[in-house]
Amino acid sequence: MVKQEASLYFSRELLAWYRRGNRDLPWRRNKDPYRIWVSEIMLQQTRVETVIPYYERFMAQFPTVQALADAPEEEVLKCWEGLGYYSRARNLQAGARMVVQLYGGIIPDDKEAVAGLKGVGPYTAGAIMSIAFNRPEPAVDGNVMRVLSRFFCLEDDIAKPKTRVGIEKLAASLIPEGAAGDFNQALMELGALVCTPKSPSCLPCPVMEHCEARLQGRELELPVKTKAKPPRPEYRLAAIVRGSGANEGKILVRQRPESGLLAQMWELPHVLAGDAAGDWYREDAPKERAELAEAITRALEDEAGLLIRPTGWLADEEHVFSHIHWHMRVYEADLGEGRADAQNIMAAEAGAGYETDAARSAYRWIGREDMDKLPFPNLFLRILGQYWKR
DNA sequence: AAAGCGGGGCT
DNA sequence: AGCCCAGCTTT
Repeated sequence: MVKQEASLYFSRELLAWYRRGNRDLPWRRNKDPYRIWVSEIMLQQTRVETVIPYYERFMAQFPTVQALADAPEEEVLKCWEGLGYYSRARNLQAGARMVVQLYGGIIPDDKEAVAGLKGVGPYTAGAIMSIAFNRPEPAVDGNVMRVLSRFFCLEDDIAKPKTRVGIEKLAASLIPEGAAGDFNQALMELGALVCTPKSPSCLPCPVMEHCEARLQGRELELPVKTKAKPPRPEYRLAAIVRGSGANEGKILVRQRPESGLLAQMWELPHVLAGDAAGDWYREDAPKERAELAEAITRALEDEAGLLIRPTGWLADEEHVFSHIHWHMRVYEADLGEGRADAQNIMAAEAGAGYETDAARSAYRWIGREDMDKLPFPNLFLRILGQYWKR
């Protein structure tokens, strides 16, 4: 079978398979471009089952482009809390504000305009254009690269940007007349349900008969992909600082800088203690434990003008990002005496921000109920949940 | 081209 | 303990 014949077979059978039955997903209820847009942003690097509850909540709270554009950023981040890659949420809102300003709140049926929105790259632009407007644009994600690498036995490394560009051309050539939306979704649906990364279910696959990788018995070797570097370790010390007097029952939290890791999210104050296990201490070494308590006390005073008195160990928590592995040791602490010039404490009591030498840091005293308003990364949700549950 | 950027689920 | 997931942005 020559390649063009295989292509026609592939497109016809895959589309028919998808139309025989597909998953009933919340964003497939209609073709509202805003609903498609939100779903595609949430689905970046995130599984369908994880996204569904977030999607339902998000659409209920921000049902229109206008509603999202008008919302305070903190509310949007709170709605995204726990989903990860928080710049997606901030870029999505920036995109919504662009749509309001530039296009009167209507997402335009125009590839360049859509591709120009914040947070919308080649994949998402193609997905919106094809699914919402049925335009014949490719939408190449990890699923599509895997499926096409196998069916056509392509050996290019899918981790390389150049490979995606090539597969986009191929994917575009496969789109059946007038069926771009269904076909692109069919490709991804096959990758998610049948042509899976680890153990693909070839027998029920609608295009198995002419799958080149399968015919050669190489479906487990493809696609070729260079593996990512493991996350580097970071050993960190955090403090739950208990308030007194007017702040009785509250603890001290701070907001992260507006760019970089976990941008604009809230957290417990913490400091980097080292990058090797040798910087850590052993549970059975009281002397080293005291030195660690001393270390975080010094560091927080230097970095934030906070004088604390650690009173005991609370928890050890691991948290793995794509590129960093945090080992976090959490102490409980009281505020120390004799630092009336601790500007951060006064700023926190006034509910205002404070500029440190290192970075802008806004400190705030919060009670348990205030957690429902501020967005925290999962690591700190776990720690705070444990603290307030005891 | 490479690195930064979350979190969870599966093998 | 890796590997992957309906990727985009910055350097």
